[in-house]
Amino acid sequence: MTRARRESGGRPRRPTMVDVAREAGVALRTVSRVVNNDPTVGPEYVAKVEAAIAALNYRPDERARQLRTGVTGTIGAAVRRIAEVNPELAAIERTARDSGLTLLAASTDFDEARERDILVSMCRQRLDGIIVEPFGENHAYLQPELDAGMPVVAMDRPMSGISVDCVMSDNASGIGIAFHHLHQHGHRRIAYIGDSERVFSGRERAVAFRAALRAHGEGVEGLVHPGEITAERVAAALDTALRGPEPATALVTGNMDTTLTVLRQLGPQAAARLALVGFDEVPLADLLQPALTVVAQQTAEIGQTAVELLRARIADPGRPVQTVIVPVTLKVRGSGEIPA
Amino acid sequence: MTRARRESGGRPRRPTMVDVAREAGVALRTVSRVVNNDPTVGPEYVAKVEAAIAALNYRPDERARQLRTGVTGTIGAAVRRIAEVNPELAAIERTARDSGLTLLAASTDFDEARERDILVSMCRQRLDGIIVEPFGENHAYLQPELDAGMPVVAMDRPMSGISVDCVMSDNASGIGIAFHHLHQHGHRRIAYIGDSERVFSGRERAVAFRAALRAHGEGVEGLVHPGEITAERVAAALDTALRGPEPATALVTGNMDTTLTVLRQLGPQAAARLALVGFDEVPLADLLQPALTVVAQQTAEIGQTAVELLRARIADPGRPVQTVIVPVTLKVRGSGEIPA
DNA sequence: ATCCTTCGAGATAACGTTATCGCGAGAATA
DNA sequence: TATTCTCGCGATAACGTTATCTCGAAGGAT
Repeated sequence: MTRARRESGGRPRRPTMVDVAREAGVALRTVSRVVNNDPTVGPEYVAKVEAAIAALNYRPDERARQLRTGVTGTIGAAVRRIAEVNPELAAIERTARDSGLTLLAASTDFDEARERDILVSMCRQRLDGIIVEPFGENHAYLQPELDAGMPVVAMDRPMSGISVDCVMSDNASGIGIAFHHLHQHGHRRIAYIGDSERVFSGRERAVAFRAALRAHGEGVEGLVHPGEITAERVAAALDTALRGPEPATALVTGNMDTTLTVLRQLGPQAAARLALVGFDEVPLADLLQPALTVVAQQTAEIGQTAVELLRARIADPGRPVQTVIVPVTLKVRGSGEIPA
Repeated sequence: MTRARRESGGRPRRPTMVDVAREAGVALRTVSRVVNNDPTVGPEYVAKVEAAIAALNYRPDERARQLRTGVTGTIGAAVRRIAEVNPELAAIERTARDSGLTLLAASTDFDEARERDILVSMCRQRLDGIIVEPFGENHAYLQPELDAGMPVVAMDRPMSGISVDCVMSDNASGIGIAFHHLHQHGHRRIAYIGDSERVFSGRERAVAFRAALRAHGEGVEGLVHPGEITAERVAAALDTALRGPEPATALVTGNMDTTLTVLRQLGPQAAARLALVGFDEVPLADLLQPALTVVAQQTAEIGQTAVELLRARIADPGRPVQTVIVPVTLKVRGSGEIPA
């Protein structure tokens, strides 16, 4: 096996369909037909072409095919972090693969400018569609792309400034379930620490928690702590909630980062005494002591639905915009059943 | 903002450079120059073209550019799992971005056929290069692609059947460090449970562990347990190692999955008594009790090096093939310091 | 005043594929 | 036997961009 000829010191030139056609002694179009399994090609031609393909190690250039046909067979996913535990993304990849679609995933990395870069880049690549876990505040800049027919689906949060399909969890019910679970185990002073209300899900969850408190005739003061997830802020919130005349005996954490930060702040002894229900599944939740009771999002369902919504929009760009709310489930493991 | 005109019920047609040129009253080539910031264009032409671009909401088609220029500005990463904790992949993405490269990541999912599909697909897309965390046994089918100039770098494991650049951890030293650490804490009967010796890293680590035992004048029998990572197999290995006349007082686990399986099998009480050093960092290792002492791979270094090796090969396809061994570090957290 | 250079813009040919059209040969029909 | 139809393959034009070449105008030197 010898290195392919190079032209003027650069990369070696790869054989193209023209080369295969010449080698096989047939027309270019016939090679294309064979490559695409067109049944109207005679067996002897198929044999000749396949022999030439093998002899030259020809591989079709996907870029040229995409340019010509107009479709890429690829969808984009702009999520906060690839390479972190992300069951939605895993489900997206699985569903996309099952649909014969390639997935191009990129991390927005909690950076609004980067999110924009990624989305614009995906539009320039003319992907067949984009799933985005939106982070930025305003996505109106995507309106021209929507007008031009780019299918976009939002995941976990809606997008502001544009109207697109969306799939997300039932945040309000999840908080209600967590609260109710602790209430049933005898807790009356239940606190909440979660993400900033500037973030959509943080807002929804904090609002739902306040509503749950009021619905049970409890006051709100000193119990609801949305904000940035930093060790300092969480420590301060814990301090407010757990000390004082009427200390909370139970805690709901609004997302995974908050849950882990709280556990680290509390330390093992305090964590073993405080009733805790976390929003979001936590890796290794079963290995902690006590094992962690959480409100788990149906992440696989969310990812799969995102792809299905996207495919539906690709198939029919004119269909009405749709929002799918996916229910959440309580995973009882121990930490949420500590009595008051 | 009105929907772009559609042609015969299909997707709306996007404006092209030709449309912009017509709108601006300039030549096609001039639009291309403006889009590519060619400084030789007069300011009044730039203004006209930019106005036309804004008026039509023109976005260049990356596919056509790639076809014409021959480079995609994209590298592929075929790893076992995206959407799981994968610091190497995170480092690859970061390094690629800093180099102005787009990353196309896909999960081989521990499936040899799928790995092949992904790699072949990446070759068909004419990506600028591929980083692969190899899984399959034989990659000779990639030889034609290498001959055609496709740059490939292996990560974590070498590839068999072809000769490509590779970056991986110093497995032997890591096992030696783990063994030595436990030995220093007074342990004499130290067992090993790890991945199958059919897997490259599993083989390297098991071999290194046997060597460590012999170097310290210990016998090997009943102490070294490579194999599939299943609950049953690990339970049996634990049983053999920890019972009997000379039970092991310390354990080295060969990778993250083994570590977690061992912890789940032992349960909290037994885990708190057994000295344990794991190979590979474990998420939430600091929250476990006792916190987990591990031999951590320098994953960021590995991912970054992979991109750098790839870029070097892209720049000079003829350079000699290189293997980079990255040292590992011991993270002392508690589980490995339990005395005999 | 003429020539040569430079500079900026336009015409046109690629890149590697697929889609449209056409055409010749053989089969089917009158 | 002449005519139509079908079938299978080939020539050629796109797809949307960049690269090469050309060319006219302006400016400086002789």
